[in-house]
Amino acid sequence: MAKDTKERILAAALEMFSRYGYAGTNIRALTASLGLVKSSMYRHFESKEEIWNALLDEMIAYYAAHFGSPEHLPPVPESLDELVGMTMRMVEFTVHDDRIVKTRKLLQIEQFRDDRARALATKHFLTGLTEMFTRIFAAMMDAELLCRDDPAMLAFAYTAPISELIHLCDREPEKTPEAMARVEAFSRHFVKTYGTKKEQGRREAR
Amino acid sequence: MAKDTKERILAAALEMFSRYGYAGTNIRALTASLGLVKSSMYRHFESKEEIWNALLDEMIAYYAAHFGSPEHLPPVPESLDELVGMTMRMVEFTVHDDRIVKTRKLLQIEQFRDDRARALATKHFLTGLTEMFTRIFAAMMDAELLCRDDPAMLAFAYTAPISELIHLCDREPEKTPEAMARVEAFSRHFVKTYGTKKEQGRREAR
DNA sequence: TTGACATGTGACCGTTCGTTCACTATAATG
DNA sequence: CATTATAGTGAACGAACGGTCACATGTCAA
Repeated sequence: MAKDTKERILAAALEMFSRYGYAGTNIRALTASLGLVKSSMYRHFESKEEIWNALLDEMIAYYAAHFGSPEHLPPVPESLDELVGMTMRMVEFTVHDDRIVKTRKLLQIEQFRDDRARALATKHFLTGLTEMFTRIFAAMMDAELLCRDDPAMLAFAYTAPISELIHLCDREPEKTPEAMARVEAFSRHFVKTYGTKKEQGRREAR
Repeated sequence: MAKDTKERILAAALEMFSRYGYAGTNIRALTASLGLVKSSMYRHFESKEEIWNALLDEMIAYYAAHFGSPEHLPPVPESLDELVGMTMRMVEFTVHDDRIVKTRKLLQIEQFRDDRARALATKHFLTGLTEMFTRIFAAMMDAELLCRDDPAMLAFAYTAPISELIHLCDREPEKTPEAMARVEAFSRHFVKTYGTKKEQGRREAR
């Protein structure tokens, strides 16, 4: 019927692969969820593996387009409270955006089977956030909001615990409220530890 | 032949499940890796799923026996350097112990499919280490090695980044040396931030 | 109107899956 | 020594898998 069937198949593949894994997904169930029979799929993809490769292409392109380049850097916070607020907004977004949640789950499941998934997983879970906050923290040190320190080390110390809480939300969604509270508590603790004395005083003056 | 075939099957299952996942593993290949044919497996387990359940039982019991109770707490470090050293030894162990590495990989793959795997994953990746270091840090604060602070928050801030680096080792084993160096650098940075002034002085006096 | 192309279908293919079972070999037991 | 339990085998099973193909339908350009 529609010309967007190819995209609908990819969406269904992301849905099923992120639940059952590549090996645990069968094409009959996948196409049935779209109201098609399995043979219809082969009008759009040569094989199950080609779906997988196309999905990975898409995920890699999506990541590059949305988080890959420095131009997508969020504005550098102008206060410690703003850092906390920005962090909360980012985490709220990433744990509620359906596509990104499914992408992370898929990467968790397939990271040991496929080299491209492996590389993308490291970007998603580790280097991506760290590099982003390295730049932000360097700027905040210049602005004397954060104490002078190794910005990459602080970025890692800041983002890794948050990553772990995001994983918790993916794994046990019912714990999301608790996890969000912990993100905020951790973020506030972080700015209390590494914020400059000057900025700390300005905070409490409010 | 041997009476330990059941255990050998479980070991092979851990090996294959942690590589290809439950759905991606087939019994022919599993038993063949032990020099058996598939039907032999059914002398020891009723089904593939029973292997999975037995393996999970074993993993849960193993965790409880080795990390579950307070009696297995490592000795509380008596200096900041000792905290760094103890951390390094623990991480070295956990990223090189074959069984534990495979267990973590398996949990990463299956955490979204099985509720017991889900719960065990949270213990392995988050609460286990955090609770352990909450106790350690509380004791170190009493001993005036660490600044007075919320020990649970510090434990989380300490163990979560280390967890992320352990995951990196699991995912990309060739990066293990780099990851270990980052664990040590992070640990040293942590004690520099949260160690008491008194103890910092004692460190530099050496 | 006709032909070409894209999309979807149902029947079918060969393979692999998990599982069963009659049977054999071995070792322990009485 | 006969017996019984245990561990392993090879052939076979039905079901489910990924994949193919002749065919039906709809769309649109010539």
